[in-house]
Amino acid sequence: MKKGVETRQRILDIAEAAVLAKGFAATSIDEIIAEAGITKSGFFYHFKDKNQLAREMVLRFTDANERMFNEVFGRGRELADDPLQAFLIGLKLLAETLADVQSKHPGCIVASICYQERLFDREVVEMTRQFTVGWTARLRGYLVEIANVYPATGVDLDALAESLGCMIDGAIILGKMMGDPGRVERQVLAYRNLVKLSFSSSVHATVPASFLLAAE
Amino acid sequence: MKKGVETRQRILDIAEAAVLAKGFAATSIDEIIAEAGITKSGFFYHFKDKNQLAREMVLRFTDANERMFNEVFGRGRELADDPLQAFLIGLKLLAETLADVQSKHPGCIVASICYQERLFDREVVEMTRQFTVGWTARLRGYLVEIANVYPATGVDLDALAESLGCMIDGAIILGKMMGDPGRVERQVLAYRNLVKLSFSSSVHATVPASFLLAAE
DNA sequence: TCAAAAACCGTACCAACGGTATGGTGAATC
DNA sequence: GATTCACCATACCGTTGGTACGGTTTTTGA
Repeated sequence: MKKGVETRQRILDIAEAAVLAKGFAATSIDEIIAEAGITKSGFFYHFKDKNQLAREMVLRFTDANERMFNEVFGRGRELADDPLQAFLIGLKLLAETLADVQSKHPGCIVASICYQERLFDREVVEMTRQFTVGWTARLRGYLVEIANVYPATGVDLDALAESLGCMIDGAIILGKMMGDPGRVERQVLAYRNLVKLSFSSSVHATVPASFLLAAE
Repeated sequence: MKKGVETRQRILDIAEAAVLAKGFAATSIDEIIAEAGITKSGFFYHFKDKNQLAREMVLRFTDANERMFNEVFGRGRELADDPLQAFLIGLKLLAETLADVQSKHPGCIVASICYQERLFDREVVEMTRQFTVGWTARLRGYLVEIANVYPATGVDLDALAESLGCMIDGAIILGKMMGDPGRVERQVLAYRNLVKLSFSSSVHATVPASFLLAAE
């Protein structure tokens, strides 16, 4: 009952690396079992089909990410009482952590699935959606907390909450395309700057609305 | 020599819609030819393989986008002399245009390819890369122009140039996942706000002459 | 220790898909 | 009026995801 878990884990390791490197469709089962040193029967003993493989890969990925977010933003909370400072620290740590992770296995399982929806069943897609919903809700929570201390007028908190995820996913794509995973870190820091600017109301006050809204 | 072009066009239309909806791998040739009302032989008469189909789809997509960018940012230039205002107008128009396009066929061919690299040959991947390089260079050009008028200290122009593309691609993913293409417009507007904030924070430090005149 | 369950292996097979090959045919074009 | 264009029909090939089923070894709980 223990060796089975280990083999399962090994299959998932190999599959994840392959999927991030070349997509789900281009990752054949034959290739996975060859690297894992098992047979096709062995594979299908653990996973009834490719969809279940996807399901467990998503679960693994989302769990790992959830832990990571708890880590960095929890650490931010530990190091600063002020919600804005805590969040900014969390973002800095997130940037560093992502830079490290992306340099090893560039890619996002969740994003890679969304562009190949029809390859997966409803359950897999729903899992990626739930993860995304949870992530944006978390971000929004942080921002609302900050907004209570630093009232920011004219800032769309929902859009701002979604921006980080967008910038990360976009940066991953950019990084993959350019062969430079470092873009992810830069974009997270760019987001950090956006948050700083959004909640520094003193700047808002010094600039007359007529000037900034001239282009509206 | 005319009917051939028309059929070719029809195949590309069908393929593009299918690829954006369910990914390149999940789009079978059988399915395309069924919808186009031709046979397999007919398909391979026009495209020697699936890679050439991809190549022409990318070309179509990038051309259309290039035209769109010229349109919106050109219009911005027409409506305002100030580079910042011109850019902000361009972004507003871009947001509207993208909202319209995405509501019809949500997705980005270039991004969809990057997560399935191995399905395509070098040429296709290189085309998407060149498009991305051109796009960020264009953005950077606009920002440098703006920075000449509104010196912004502590702003990473390269990162800021890349942010828009990241936010759009990320928002497309988010939109696809949530079934709401409207996210793209919101993120472009969020970027617009980021640009505004980035170049207004310098106003109190280094006040440009144009600002003093406008304030009077 | 021993039977049962878990963790596989081997082989054979199927349908779908991308792609090739070959030999046509009606229509447009030069 | 010959040639090229724009296809159609049929047959075939290799790969891949997946099924079926029976056999074997390894682990484990009683």
